[in-house]
Amino acid sequence: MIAGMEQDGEHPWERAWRERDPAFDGRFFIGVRTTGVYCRCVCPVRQPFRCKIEFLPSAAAAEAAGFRPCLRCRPETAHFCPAWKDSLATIERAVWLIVAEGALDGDGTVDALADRLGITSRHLHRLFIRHWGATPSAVARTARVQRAKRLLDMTGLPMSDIALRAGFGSLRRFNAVFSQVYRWPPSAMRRPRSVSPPHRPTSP
Amino acid sequence: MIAGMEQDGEHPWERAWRERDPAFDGRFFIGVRTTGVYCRCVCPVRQPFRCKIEFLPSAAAAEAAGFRPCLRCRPETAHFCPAWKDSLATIERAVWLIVAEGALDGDGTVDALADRLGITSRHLHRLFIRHWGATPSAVARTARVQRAKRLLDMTGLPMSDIALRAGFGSLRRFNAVFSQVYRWPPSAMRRPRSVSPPHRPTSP
DNA sequence: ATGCTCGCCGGAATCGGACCTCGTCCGGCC
DNA sequence: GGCCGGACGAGGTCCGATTCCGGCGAGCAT
Repeated sequence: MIAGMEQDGEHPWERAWRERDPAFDGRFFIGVRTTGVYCRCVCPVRQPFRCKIEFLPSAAAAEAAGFRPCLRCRPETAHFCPAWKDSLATIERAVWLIVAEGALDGDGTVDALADRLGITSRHLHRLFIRHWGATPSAVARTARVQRAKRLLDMTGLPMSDIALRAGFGSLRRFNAVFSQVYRWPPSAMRRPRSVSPPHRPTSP
Repeated sequence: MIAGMEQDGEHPWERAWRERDPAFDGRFFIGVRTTGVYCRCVCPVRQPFRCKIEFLPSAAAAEAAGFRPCLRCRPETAHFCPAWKDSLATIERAVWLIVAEGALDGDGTVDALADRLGITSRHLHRLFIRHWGATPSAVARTARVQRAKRLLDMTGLPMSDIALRAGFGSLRRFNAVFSQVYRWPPSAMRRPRSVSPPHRPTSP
C-alpha cells in the first residue's frame, strides 16, 4: 500500500483502476487480498470490491507482498501494449506473413495461414476484427494494392507484370480492386509520370 | 439415402433428428452435403436445412458415402450415452477415484483431483453437476457415509475407528454427516444388531 | 472412567456466477 | 470454390458467498 494516499481526494490510480485505463497499464498493479492474485489495471476479469484490493507500484513489489501474477492479464511480463501479449504476438506475426511474405497471395488460404499460427481460421478472423478492424483477406488486399501502387509509381512495368508481382492472381482482379480503392483505373494513376517519359526502362 | 422413405408420411428419423431425440442416438446418422460432415442426431451444433442433409443407417455407411465424422458429437465412437464419450470418461474416472480410492478423503482436495484428470476444478465441478447431479465433495461425502454404514453393520469397531476407516478426518464430522443423512446418530443405527449379538466378531 | 454425541468457532475449501478464449459447424455471400 | 460472421458449446480464470472442516469442551449414557 502506498503511504499517504488517503488524504486530499482520490489517487489517480483509483480512477485508472475503475475505468481499466490503458494509459496506466504497467504503471501500477492491483493486489487482491481474497485470492492472492495481482493484476494489471486493464485485466478483463470482473473487478473485486474496492475494500479487498491494494495498490502496488511494481510487479516486484506485488511478488514481494506474496501475490502471484494473474493468469489472464500476465502482469509479470515486461512489455505493455493495448492488449494481451499472446493475442498481439499471434496477430502481429499473421500481419507480417500477409504483408511481407504474401501468405494470402496466389493459392495461400486463410486456413493455411491459421494452421501456421496454430489456431483455427475462425479465431484468426476474430483476432483480426478485434485488433486490426479488418479481415485477413482485406489486409492482404490492401497490401497488394500498396505493392501495386509502388510498382506503378517507381517502374515502367506493364500492367500484367505489376498485377502478378503485387500478388494479384489475375489482371482482371488487379484492375477491379485498384479501381475500387483509388476510384481510378491503374493506368490513370501512372499518367502524370508517363506524360513525358525520358525513355522506356524495360526491354521492348 | 434410404430408399422408399418419401411416401406414406414421415419417417421416424425425421422427427428424431428435429428434436435431437437421445433415444435414437446411434440408430442412424445425418450427413450434411454442404460440409461433408456426418453427425449423430443429438449433435449440439445448429442444424442444417432439411434439404441439405441425408439419413444414413450407420457410421460405416456415412464414411463410405464420403462424409467425415463431426468433431463435436463424435459419431465414429462405438458407445452411445446421454452425453459425450470424452466428458463421460473423465467424470467416470473421477467418480472411481473418489469412491474407490478415496481421492477426496484426508487431505485430498478437489483441485488435486482435477489436476490428476487434466482439467480445472471449476470444470470438474461443472461436469459433476451436469452428469451426476451433485458436486464432487457431495459424492465423496456420500461414499464415506456408505463405507461407514457398512462398517457399522458388519463390524463391532468403536466409532472413532469407523470414522477414520470410512475416510472421515475427524469423529466430529462423522457424527454430524451421518446424523444428517440418516436422521439418527451412528450408535442408533447399530442398536438393533447389538441387542442380541451372537458374538463380537473382532478381538476384545 | 470410558465412550458417544453435539454446540460453538475460526480458518480453509467449496460452490456457483460472470466473463473470457477458442473450437466447430452452419448459411450466406462473392 | 473460399471468405465471412452467427450460433453455440467446452473449458479456463477470477471472484464473493457459502459451506465444510476439525479441534475444543460440555453433557450424557454405560
